[in-house]
Amino acid sequence: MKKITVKDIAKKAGVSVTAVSFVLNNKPGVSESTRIRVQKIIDETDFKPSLSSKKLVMNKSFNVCLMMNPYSSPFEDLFYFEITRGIINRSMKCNYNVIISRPIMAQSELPDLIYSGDADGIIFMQDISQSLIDKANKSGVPFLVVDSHSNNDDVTSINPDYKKATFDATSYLIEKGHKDIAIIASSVVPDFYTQTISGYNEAMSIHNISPNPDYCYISATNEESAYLAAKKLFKRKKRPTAILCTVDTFAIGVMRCAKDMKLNIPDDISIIGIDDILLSNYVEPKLTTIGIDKTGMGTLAMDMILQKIKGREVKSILLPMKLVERDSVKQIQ
Amino acid sequence: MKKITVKDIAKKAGVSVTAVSFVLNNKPGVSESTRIRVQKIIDETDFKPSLSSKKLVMNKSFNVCLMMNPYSSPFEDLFYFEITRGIINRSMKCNYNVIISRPIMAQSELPDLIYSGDADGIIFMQDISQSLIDKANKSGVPFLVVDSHSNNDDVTSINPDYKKATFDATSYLIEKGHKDIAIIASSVVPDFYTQTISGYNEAMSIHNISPNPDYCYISATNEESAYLAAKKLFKRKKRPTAILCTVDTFAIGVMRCAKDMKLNIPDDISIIGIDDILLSNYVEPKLTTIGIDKTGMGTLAMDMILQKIKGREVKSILLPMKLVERDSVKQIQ
DNA sequence: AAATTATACTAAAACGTTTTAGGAAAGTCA
DNA sequence: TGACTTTCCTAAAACGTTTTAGTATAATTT
Repeated sequence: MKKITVKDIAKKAGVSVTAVSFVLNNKPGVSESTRIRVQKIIDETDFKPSLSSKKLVMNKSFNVCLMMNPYSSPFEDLFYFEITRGIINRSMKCNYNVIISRPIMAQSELPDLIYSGDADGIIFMQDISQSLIDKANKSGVPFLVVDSHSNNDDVTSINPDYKKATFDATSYLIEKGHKDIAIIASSVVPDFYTQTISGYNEAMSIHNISPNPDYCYISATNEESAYLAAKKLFKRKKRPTAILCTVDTFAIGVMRCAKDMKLNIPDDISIIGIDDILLSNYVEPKLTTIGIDKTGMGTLAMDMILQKIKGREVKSILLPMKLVERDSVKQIQ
Repeated sequence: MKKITVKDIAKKAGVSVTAVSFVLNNKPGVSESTRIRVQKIIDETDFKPSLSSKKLVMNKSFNVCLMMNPYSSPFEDLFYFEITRGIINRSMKCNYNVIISRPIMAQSELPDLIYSGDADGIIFMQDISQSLIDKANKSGVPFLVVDSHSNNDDVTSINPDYKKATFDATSYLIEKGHKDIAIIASSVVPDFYTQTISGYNEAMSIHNISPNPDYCYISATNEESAYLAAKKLFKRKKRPTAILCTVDTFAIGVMRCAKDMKLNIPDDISIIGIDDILLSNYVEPKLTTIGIDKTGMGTLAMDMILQKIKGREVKSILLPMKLVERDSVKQIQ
């Protein structure tokens, strides 16, 4: 059973391959009658043109490469996978395929497929090293970064508005009567740290609350270090009434610590996070957090990379986050 | 900046394109000296051969298509995404790319890329409809199903040994002193229901315990219906001492129900699940369950589909699961 | 030394599309 | 009517590899 080609269709229909190509791609230059005749044969024979040859001649791959961070934890992966769902859904509507890969971290190198012309665009997930950015730039393949956590103007990126989110989280706590608010901020991406801290500061200053210098700028790098930070905090003579974590995973570490130290959430301590990871809705008590539409983010990412592939100018974008009120914050006073 | 081709390399090296192709693919037929000379030029120019043309001439795509179930919940997705990690890691070591897609469910149809020769093999995730199987068969593209939950001999599949897992879970409960063991079994895939029920039955009969017909064969389809089933169970005058859920998500629904009814886990009721989804380790109390190495499953899937692509016969495989002892089961008596 | 074999190399075909350049017939305008 | 468009169509080139078939030279065997 040999593969059917345009040639076969052309012969069957008594036309040139050009004509077949035209009807295949809905191009003008062929009369309605022959268009119908050819289409009928295409349908009857179940003919689908080979993508490889199309790619070769058009010098396009019709692929977008999704570059996952190889070091992310399963929960981060879940966050990004929700974005991925959006990307895939969108891709299927524009005849693009999504190839999932990861940078080869040992050498901080992009996978071969990028250099072999097997991707028309790259979507990087999560923060990305400068060296990788340089390589992507050099490759000539258009790219963007989703959730880079950074405001680097050199790369077009799609980010939740983390500064605003932190501002909102802080304001929410203040509305709930809290004044002694600690912040445990992720410092793995410096830019992200700066944004969140300044969001916190602005909200505090608007309400004329001066942050307690003892616990307003705690930095952490992962759930465990957040746990440890919380432990220190809880041992103080005067505890804060609320803790703002700039990442949900940290908040979950803090909750674990509170439980270990027999503190009740939210009666003894209020906790708020940022991200709204899936787990936050299942932890006990359910975590109040600032969330974002991850699938929508993916859809947007796909749309934007498609624009870039078409050669259009594309601007970085900052997405609004939204308070998800659950059970980990208590109204006080 | 025009793309470099083999022709350019050939000219620079003063050899034929054939020679260049030979060194590119480590084939014999070229002397050591010229091999080195050509390789040097390849390295200097950063030349990477175009994949499209290679694909065209070799009639291979070097892609494996990963077909995700479009209807799965985020938590199921997480389960499958852990498998995906294994698949991707493996793929990167054999110059294969992984395209993620989904069947077009409205028409129960495979995406175009399958018919356009853009995938050398397909890995289906989760249970798959007969109609899709038929289409995959007809397409001529080799495929296999990961976690089909079924023992359909017509398709090669990779499944955790769910019958054994249920047997083990039941045995474990019995060891812990339980006799009144209810089972809430997923019935969405009939074959899976049968397997789990028979695993349960065997373990019970070995220990000469006759299952209470009132609650030994409860079927459910999702977390919510598991919740409802548990509710009925908890309202009985004589409650079982333990509930075995054939899926972790059900167990989590049951836990939620127990809490709503002020029952303590595991003091009032023991609960065990199957799957070890990520959430199970974060729920309170942590869920005891029967788990499986998901990443390993992905690696295996990639290996097997590669074998199939090479034309080798590949047998379905049943993977052992392993007890993950946590805090939701209590020793009684 | 002749016959055979192994080695190093190459020209050209092939893969299956899209696109270009152009031709013939039909229609439109002056 | 003649000149110009438009419509419909096609042959052939192009995309960048791998592979086939074959040649010339060198090495080995008889």
